[in-house]
Amino acid sequence: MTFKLYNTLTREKEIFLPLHGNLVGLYVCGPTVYSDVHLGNCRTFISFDLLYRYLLFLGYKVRYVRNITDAGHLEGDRDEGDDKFSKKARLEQLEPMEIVQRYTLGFHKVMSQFNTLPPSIEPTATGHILEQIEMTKRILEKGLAYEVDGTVYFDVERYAQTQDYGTLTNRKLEDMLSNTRELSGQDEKRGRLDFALWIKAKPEHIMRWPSPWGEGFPGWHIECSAMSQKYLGETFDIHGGGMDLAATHHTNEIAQSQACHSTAPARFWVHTNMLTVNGQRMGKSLGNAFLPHELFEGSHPLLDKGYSPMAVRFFMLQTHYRSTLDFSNDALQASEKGFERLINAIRLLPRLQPQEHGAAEVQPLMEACYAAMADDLNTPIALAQVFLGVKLINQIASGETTINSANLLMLIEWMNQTVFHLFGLQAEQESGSPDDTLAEGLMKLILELRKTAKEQRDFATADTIRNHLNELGVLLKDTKEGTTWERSKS
RNA sequence: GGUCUCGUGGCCGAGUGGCUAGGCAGAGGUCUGCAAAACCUUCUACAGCGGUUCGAAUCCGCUCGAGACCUCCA
Repeated sequence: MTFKLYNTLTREKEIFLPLHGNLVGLYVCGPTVYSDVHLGNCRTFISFDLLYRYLLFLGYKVRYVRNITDAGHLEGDRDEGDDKFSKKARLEQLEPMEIVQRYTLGFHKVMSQFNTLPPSIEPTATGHILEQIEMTKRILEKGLAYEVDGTVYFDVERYAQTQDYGTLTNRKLEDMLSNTRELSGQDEKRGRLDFALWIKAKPEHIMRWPSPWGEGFPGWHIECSAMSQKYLGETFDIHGGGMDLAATHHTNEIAQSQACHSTAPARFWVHTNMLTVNGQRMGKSLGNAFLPHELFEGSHPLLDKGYSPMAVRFFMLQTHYRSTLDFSNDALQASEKGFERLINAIRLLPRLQPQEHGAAEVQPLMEACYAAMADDLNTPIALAQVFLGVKLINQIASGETTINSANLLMLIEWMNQTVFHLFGLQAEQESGSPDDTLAEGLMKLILELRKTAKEQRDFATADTIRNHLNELGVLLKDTKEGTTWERSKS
């Protein structure tokens, strides 16, 4: 199956083939850990988790690198302000590295709640200062950067004399120049578009490292260039990140790598779209940024109730990664129910009985599902096929259609592969705790007693049992084949 | 102003030059002692106006509207 992936560079879906045999190098710009990740951030990482899982599914050996930005990310473009960590550290009266540690742990917790696979390597910017200095030196040697009083700038206009600068987002240099904010009087940059590779630390600045240009800290863009090159090589397969990074961060990364190695850093550039709330982009500055735990608990003013991480992950899968996804209670509730229906059907799978001349055909559904995934990770269509599978499972379970053993095996395999491995969903409240054997036994006994009551048409007793169990969070379902039970959602 | 998306049924959200997307909600039915669940049926849309075409919601043009990026942001 050929996998087609949308490449921002060419603005087309292209057939994806690794540069080196069976190996795939994937780099994704990670979070800047100076505050809690919000849900918009999570969407990006969940989208790339899907890509990672899909590449693994295709049988590739993937090195997935996702960095932690823990230094040097400036508040504005002035190159004179604080980095975000120092500012936050002062506000919270902590060491900058305490800030980094706190929010890195928080990030990991949220990622695991969303059941994303950990990356192969998670490098930190502060752990790669040497590499960034080396890269800055090389760019200086090539004459594409200059130093002013301890700060090193990338010379965009000089670079643009021989290379395209704005190609990633299809912008022309002249337009960019005419649209950039005016240089302020004290600015030491030569060109309006120039950006810092290395920034001189002011005396009160806490995070600082020695360099050939004096004590300072790295610019934001050079971090990703240095780390991706170190672990994936000068040119690798896929570079990803949120769409908002394309115009500036990724454009500058490309320029740095071209300047340094005369090669493009990545063959595919993949960008995920934004999460919106009431049609507006979710962002910290806009005050509409949900924190994941607020969503899970339902403690945000815009939310009617809480939603489980898996319901949210399911919700995100219903939209393509390159479309904006708008958040609303209605949409979330619909997803929650849909997800529940999916999981309930999957729980029925082990109980299905094959028939010799079964009618159901699984192959067409499965093929359509995988074809959708191969078409730029079209999860909405893949999910639609899965729901046709759900319908099939329910029909078999209720005796309205039949399935032979070969198709049943295929159905089970397909569902498990797609729902759990590819989509990364998981049934909540998995059984397996020590209590469960006891619970199973007790429930069996209770259901036997209730069955007897029902047979004797003692419905009062049967209903009492059902109601009491319901209060305890156990939901009974009377079907033709007998009564089943499950833990109800809180 | 520049670059670029998008406007789909009650809601969310794919797709596409002619063939039921899917989920949620609603309505009717089947099943059931009742309930729940499940199943079946149903409601059938593509912003507006022109054009191309045998045929367009899908291509082209215009109009209206929404959003993103161009400045830190996933």
